[in-house]
Amino acid sequence: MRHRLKDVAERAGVSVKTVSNVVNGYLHVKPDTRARVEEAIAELNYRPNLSARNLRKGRTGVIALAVPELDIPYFAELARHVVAAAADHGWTVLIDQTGGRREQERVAAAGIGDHMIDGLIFSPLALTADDLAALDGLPTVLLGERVDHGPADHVAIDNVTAAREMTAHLIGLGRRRIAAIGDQRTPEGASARLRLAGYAAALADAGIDYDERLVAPAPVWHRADGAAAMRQLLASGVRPDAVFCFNDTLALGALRALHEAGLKVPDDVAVAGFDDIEDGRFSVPTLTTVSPDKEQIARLAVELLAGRLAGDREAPPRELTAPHHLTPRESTHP
Amino acid sequence: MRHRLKDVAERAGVSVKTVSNVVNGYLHVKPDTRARVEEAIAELNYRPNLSARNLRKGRTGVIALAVPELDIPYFAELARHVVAAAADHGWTVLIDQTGGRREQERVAAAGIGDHMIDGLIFSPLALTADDLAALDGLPTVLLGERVDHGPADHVAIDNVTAAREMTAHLIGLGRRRIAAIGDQRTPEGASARLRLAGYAAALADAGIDYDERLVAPAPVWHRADGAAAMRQLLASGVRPDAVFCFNDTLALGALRALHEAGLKVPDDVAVAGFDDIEDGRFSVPTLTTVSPDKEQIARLAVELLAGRLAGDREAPPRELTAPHHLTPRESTHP
DNA sequence: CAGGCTTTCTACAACGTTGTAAGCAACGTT
DNA sequence: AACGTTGCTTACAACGTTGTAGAAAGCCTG
Repeated sequence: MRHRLKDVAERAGVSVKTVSNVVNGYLHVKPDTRARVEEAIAELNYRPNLSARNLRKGRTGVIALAVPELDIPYFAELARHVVAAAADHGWTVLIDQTGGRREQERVAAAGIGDHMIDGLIFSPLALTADDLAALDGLPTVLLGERVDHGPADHVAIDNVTAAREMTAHLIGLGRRRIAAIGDQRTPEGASARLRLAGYAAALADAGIDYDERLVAPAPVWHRADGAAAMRQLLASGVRPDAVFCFNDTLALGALRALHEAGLKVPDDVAVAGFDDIEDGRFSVPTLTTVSPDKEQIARLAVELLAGRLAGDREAPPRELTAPHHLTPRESTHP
Repeated sequence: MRHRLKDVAERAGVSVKTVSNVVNGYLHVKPDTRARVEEAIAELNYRPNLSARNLRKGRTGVIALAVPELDIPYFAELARHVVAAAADHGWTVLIDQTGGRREQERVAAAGIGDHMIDGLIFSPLALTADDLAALDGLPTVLLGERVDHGPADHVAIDNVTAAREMTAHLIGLGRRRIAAIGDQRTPEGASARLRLAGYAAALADAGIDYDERLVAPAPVWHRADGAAAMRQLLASGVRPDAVFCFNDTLALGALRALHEAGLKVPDDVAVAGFDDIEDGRFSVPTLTTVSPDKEQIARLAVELLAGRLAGDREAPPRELTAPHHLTPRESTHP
């Protein structure tokens, strides 16, 4: 029971184009013609066929958001903000879950629904700049650190500064044996590299030696990895009095491992995370963290995309930095 | 630099339709013609325009998933499974976030991208059966409890049984003063009603009186609401020795409030949740919960939709029940 | 060798929409 | 009276694709 412009036109006794004009808010339509058409639209419950409209206009009104995993809270929260920001522009968001796998990300990069989307906001893990080149004209905004001088617009927070501030916060509490969890030496580990650099810089600022035994790798940044890394640190005999985890889920895992080891947080070991996910506000203890302004990240990304779509397709790639701040909570405050 | 069938056809020296046939895997194409066409496709990096294809075929290959909030872990995890199950059918999933607001849900129900999607998997909070009637032919599968005898296919777990089992589990630990958190008397609170019914049934089974003072309402089921409800229960002077929270985020909030009140879990108060979200596996203490088989829910939903799309549009609505089980963890085990 | 089948390919129309150009009144200006 | 302007409406073509119908050529069957 789907109706077309033609059905409405016949019912209202006007041409198809006049109905189209009414639907699109064209000005020069006589009030009583408009009324008749609107009545017919209501009676038939007419709604435009977007595929046809898109075909005609070359625009779909849909943008895609590609993230590694939806059930990683950071991405879920980010997705929420992107959907909200896109709604302000009248766009629908198609959310794609890449799993961080390179193949799947290439599919996303290749344009998902091919011509089905006007633009792409992309938080890649495994993708290279070359893969992105394959986007071939699809306006794209990158989030996160993976491809930081790629061919596309880019939004991120200043990871080095944020990590440096957090480490300095721990030092300010009097801690000196500060561990770091989340090191990654793979090409995908750009965030890890930046955060590690900030950590090292803060140690240097305070004249504390960088001790490699205090730096624990974590191939993925899930809770289980944080717990495993923490256990390993404890087992190795190095006795940290603080841990800076490169994201909140790692930190929540570390909290869990410390609890199992009978250590008190923050008395024995202070713990800090990164991302400010909802969970950290209700954990026991609540989690000190770096709070990226996710709403701002989403808004900037959508606006960059809007700019591209509005015309300046050929402008050079822009790099925007979103604000962040430190959120001290119980895990570092007695 | 987007090319069309016509461009490929010219390059390969064949008709547009022959290229279409190659693209669609039509059988009767001479091998060397096919090769020439494929070469041209590769050279031009041709990809079909889905809007045009959809217009022609009346199908889009996109289904929508509408959930209240993406950053509620249960929905994020569910979304992940739906995306995976849909991928097996070659579908892309458009994820829509309704915010649980009736207006927004109506928009979702009205077909989101209007003609842009082939079907809808919908987890409504605020919607009535009448609103759903407005779907007007769009194949739809409902998740959750809101409209349990509506006009559409429906997948859910047996909430009453699950809640009864969990309450029985608490009784089996020797607890007698078992509180419930998450009561809702609003029309949206169908899940709450079912879970409360299961709770009451288990108490009756064990010959324990139902005490209204032990039942705490929670208008929304976020962590903050769970914490608030728990604080209020404690302040009211009723001294529960166990709490059954109607979902995991409520339970995590309750854990937090108990911690603040200096009560030990599970020694002083046992805590149980519902949903088995990832967070509950790493909380301190880990959270006993009802585990709905989310993967199965997603798979059943997608398959119901597939059935409708394959033809039997007029079949009566089906009600499927997905399995669940109890997952005991530290919050009820010493 | 006529008739029919198969293989390979093509022309055309149609899906539902909107931009363009143009038509037709009614009005005001010279 | 002739002309331009403005307001409203319409016919037509086009967006890129695929289904239908059918043409052309080759092959088999009797």
